[in-house]
Amino acid sequence: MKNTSDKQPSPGGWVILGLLLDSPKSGYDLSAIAQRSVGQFWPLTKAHIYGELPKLERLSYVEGQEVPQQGVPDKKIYTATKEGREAFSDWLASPSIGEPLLRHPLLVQVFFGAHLPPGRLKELVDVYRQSVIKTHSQYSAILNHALKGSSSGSASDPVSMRRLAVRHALIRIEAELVWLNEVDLVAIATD
Amino acid sequence: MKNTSDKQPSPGGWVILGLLLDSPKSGYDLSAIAQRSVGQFWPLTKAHIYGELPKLERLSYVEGQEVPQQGVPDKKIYTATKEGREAFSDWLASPSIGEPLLRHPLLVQVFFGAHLPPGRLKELVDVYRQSVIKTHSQYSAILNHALKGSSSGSASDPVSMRRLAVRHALIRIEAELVWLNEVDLVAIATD
DNA sequence: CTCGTCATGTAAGACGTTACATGATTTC
DNA sequence: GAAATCATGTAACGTCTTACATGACGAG
Repeated sequence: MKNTSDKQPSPGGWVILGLLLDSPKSGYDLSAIAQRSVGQFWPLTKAHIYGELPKLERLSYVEGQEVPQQGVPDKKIYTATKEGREAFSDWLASPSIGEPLLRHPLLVQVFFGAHLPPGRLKELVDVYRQSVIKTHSQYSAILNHALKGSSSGSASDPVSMRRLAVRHALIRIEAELVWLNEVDLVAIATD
Repeated sequence: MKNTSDKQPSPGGWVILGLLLDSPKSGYDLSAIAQRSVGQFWPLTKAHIYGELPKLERLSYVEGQEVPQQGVPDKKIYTATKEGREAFSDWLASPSIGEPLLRHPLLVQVFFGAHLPPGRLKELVDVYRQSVIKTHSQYSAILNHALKGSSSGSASDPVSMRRLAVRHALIRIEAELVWLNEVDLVAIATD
C-alpha cells in the first residue's frame, strides 16, 4: 500500500517536496512562494503544483489533510513524511541533478538582430530593461526586509541559504544590466 | 499545396529557421552550431532539430535538398525560402516572444542547503565552478578568434550581434563566479 | 460594482529529451 | 583496436503550460 504506479517525482516535484520540509503548506501557499523565491531559479506554475501534490502523496512522501474554513474555501494542507524527508535528502545530495538551463528570448532577438528593422532592437531592449530593473528592486526588498538581521552564517542555517539564492538573483540581474548597456551602444550606432 | 496541417513553428523551430537565413545547412551542421553559439541561450538537441526540419519544410519556410557524398553519408541541406524569411522577420520583431526562463539545479541545492550533509555543498560548488570556468574559456576563445577583427559595430551587422551574444555569456559567467565565491564563504563557515 | 484574494482542480496539448538504431571512414 | 567524426532519423516518454471551470468574500 506504499505507492500505486508512479516511479519517482519529476524535478519540479522534488522542489515542491523541498518546500514542504520547512512547514506544511497548501497548493495555494506553494504557488505564492514559488513565484517569489524558488521561481527565480525553478519556475513552477499553479497547474504544475496541483498536479504534483497528489503524485507525491501516492509515493507517501507527503500527507494531505483537508482543512475546513469559513468565509474562504476549504484548503488542503500537505505535510512531508519521514520517507519524503529521506528521499529528498538523497536526491539533493546527488552529484548531478542536472545542468543549468537558460532560455532567453531577448538574446535570440539580439543574435538575429540584423534581421530586425532599424530601431526595433532598441525598443525591445528598453522594455526588457524596465522589467529587469523592476525585478531587481523586488529582490533587494526581500534581502532588506524578509531576510534582514544576522543569522549564523553557516551552511546549516536555512536563512543563509535563502539569502544566497536572492544574492544570486541580484548579481545576475546586475550583470544583465551591464550587458544591456553594451547592447545599447551597438543598437544606437549608425542604424 | 502550401502546408499540410502544422500551424506555426515551435519556439525552437523559429530559432532553427533563423540559423538557416545566413546560409543553407544540414541538420548535422545545425546541431554543431546550436551547441557553440545559440545553445548558450536557446538549447537545441539533435533529435529536436531533426524533428523540426521536416515541419519547417511542410510550412514551406525551408527547402531541403539531398546532397550525395562519397566516403561520408549523404546529407540534406536546408535553405530558407522567401516565405520563411518574411515569417521569421515578423516573429522576431514581435514584442513578446516570451520571458527568459532559468532552471538552475545548483541553486536548488544551495536553497535547500540546510538539508545537505556538512561539506557536501562545498563539493557540489567546486564541481560546478570547474565546469563554469571551462565554459568561460571556451567563450572567450570564440570572442578572440572566430569573432575577432573590427566589424561595422552597427545593429545591421550580424557579427556585432553574434559578439553581443558571446559577451552575454561571458558577463553572465563572471557574475556566476562572483556569486560562487559568496557561496564558498557560507559553505566553509563553521560547518 | 468591480477588482483582488482565497482556493482547487482538469484536460489537452505543446515542447523537448532520452534512448535507440545504423554504418562507413579517419585518426590515434 | 578503439574512438571520434560524419550523417540521419524515430519512438516513447517526461515535463510543463495554457486555458478553462467554479465560487464566496472583502475592499474601494
